[in-house]
Amino acid sequence: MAVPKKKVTLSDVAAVAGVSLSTASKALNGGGRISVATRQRIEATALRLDFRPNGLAQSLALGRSRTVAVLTDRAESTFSRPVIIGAATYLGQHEQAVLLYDARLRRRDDMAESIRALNARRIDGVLVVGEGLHHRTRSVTAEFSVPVTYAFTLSDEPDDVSFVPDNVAIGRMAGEHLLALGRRRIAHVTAEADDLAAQLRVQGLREALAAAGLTLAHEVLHGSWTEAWGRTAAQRILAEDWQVDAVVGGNDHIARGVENVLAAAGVRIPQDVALVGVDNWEGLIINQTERHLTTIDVGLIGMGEAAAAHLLGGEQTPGVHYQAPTLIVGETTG
Amino acid sequence: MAVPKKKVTLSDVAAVAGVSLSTASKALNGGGRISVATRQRIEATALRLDFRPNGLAQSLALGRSRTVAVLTDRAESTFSRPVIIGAATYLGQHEQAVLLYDARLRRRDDMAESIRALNARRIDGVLVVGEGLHHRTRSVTAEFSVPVTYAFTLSDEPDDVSFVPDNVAIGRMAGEHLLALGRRRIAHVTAEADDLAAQLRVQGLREALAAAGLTLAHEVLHGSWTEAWGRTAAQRILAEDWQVDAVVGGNDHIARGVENVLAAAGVRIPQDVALVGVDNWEGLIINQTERHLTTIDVGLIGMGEAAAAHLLGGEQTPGVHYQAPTLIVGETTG
DNA sequence: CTGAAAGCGCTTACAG
DNA sequence: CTGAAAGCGCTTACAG
Repeated sequence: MAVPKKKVTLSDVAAVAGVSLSTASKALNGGGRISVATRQRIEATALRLDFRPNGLAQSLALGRSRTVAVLTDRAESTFSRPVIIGAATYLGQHEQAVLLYDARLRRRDDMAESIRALNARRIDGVLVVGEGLHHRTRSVTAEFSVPVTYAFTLSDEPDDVSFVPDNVAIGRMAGEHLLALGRRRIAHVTAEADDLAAQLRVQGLREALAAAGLTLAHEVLHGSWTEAWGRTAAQRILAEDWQVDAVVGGNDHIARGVENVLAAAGVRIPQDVALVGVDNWEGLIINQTERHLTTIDVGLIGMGEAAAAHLLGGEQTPGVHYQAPTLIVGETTG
Repeated sequence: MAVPKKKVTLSDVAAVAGVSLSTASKALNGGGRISVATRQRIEATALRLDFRPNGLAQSLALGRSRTVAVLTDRAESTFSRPVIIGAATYLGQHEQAVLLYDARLRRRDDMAESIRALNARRIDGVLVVGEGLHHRTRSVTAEFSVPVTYAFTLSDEPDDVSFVPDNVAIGRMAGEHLLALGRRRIAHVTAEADDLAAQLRVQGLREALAAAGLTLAHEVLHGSWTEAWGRTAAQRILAEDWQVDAVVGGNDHIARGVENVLAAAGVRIPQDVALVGVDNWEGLIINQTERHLTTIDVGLIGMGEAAAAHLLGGEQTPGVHYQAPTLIVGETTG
């Protein structure tokens, strides 16, 4: 039952404890010099009266709203979502609300208006969440007097702070995992040759192989991020008889497509060919105990958390922060 | 460049316009009786000085924080995510921030503390986001003096407001789509018999068939929400030669499993057997122009939006609100 | 129609 | 160590 008891204010606490408002405030906030006895008396009184400071009054007095703005191009997109959720979860744990402005980054006018609205709200920080590394986001850092952090995108201003996936580490991780399993003839099927994420993953994979004195079993198969391309590529691998003992898919869709075709052709997975994907979309979809594909989780949720943590952390460390990926072993590398 | 110009206050506007603070306030908020001339002069002045009211001061004076609390069990779970994002997007469009309290619903103590914290912040409303219909959420409505809405879960208090998927409509939609394509021998593969969502989808499917004077081609195959179960079920359909011309999968995973086995056995999809799933996880994963599986989108994002809209709407309509699903036609019913 | 005043509850120099 | 006062900027009865 919602007992409609009158809100207890700091003045009430002060009156009951027999001190002034300012003394009560100091006692509860730990500022200034106060005798131990007085402090304890006030604290006990506050506790007894079930006092909670009015957050809005504190906000006004301190000029901090305990709200962070999250600016996105398209909040509903698959890859932004975990980033936003990660950030919002972390912020909520720290009593910070999120004001989500979606799709206002695009039009200049909307953005100018948004900036004014956010400043009027006295937001404590700004998190710009992008959708990958295809293009740089125009920096809005200078428009705010509070810290601005970029997640899952890079701004066009080098001194800005951004958090992005570590695509090189992803490629390296896939390679090292397969090498550790004894695989030596590794193929790679991935997206367009001009896709930056794809390029960096290729680079990481090559590094891992090079460290073992190896190279890829064949030149990289560039196509698109789709399952259909995975199937097409697998047909070519079979037709040209590359004799591979492992395939790294640039993402899970590709890996799935590769698997379907190989399996249909009688190739045993993982005995004959081991398979690794990227994205952890099985985990993205549903938390199955049944895990099939070995994959590498890019760490989008963790990236959102890290960006939020940095934003709240105070001192801004300029530059790019790379999110460490996680290997998730499934049946396809057994 | 962040021009550090002094913030313009309402007092400044009043002074420049040559009126009192209260008159200026009334003019800009449209309250009370004011001469047209005065109002226009004040509005012009506000515009000229680029005045924006301090949101925190407004909040304190009005007792509204423009913040909604979102309470979840596990914000990072696949199905809560779109609901939360939908809600946050809608709320952001209406200048409402979201304070996400994750996983505090479970322990009584945490919850009590959270309620006190939220009341102290003078939140404007509460959105409880669940993870489906397996179990009812303990009602927290009475703990707050602001409106409380439940999304993707039902509370244990009948007069509460909740928004849930329309599983019956989902089943019906699948059936009607297949009937419209001329299919007559339809099988259904779904999760455990005691799964509520599965039951309701079965019911809807049966209703659609009954309306056409038909019944299912075979008793429902109950198993689990997994691809593996879809494969197993499909093997049985083949082994027992059910002669179906369509299969409805309880979700997309099941449908995929069914498809793999049927296709491997030489069944042409959709010519021989049409296939429908539920969840739209291809869309969930990545926005492919390439769409393969025909599926039914449960509408989680829309449900989050609707719940948020209702929460802001003022008058609360008690009871259960059902979210309409959307049919997304792909190649498997091509 | 307009304005002086109180109120929303806190925090924080500044005196004492 | 403690308190009176100003300040954070608004809104809103209430007089005039």
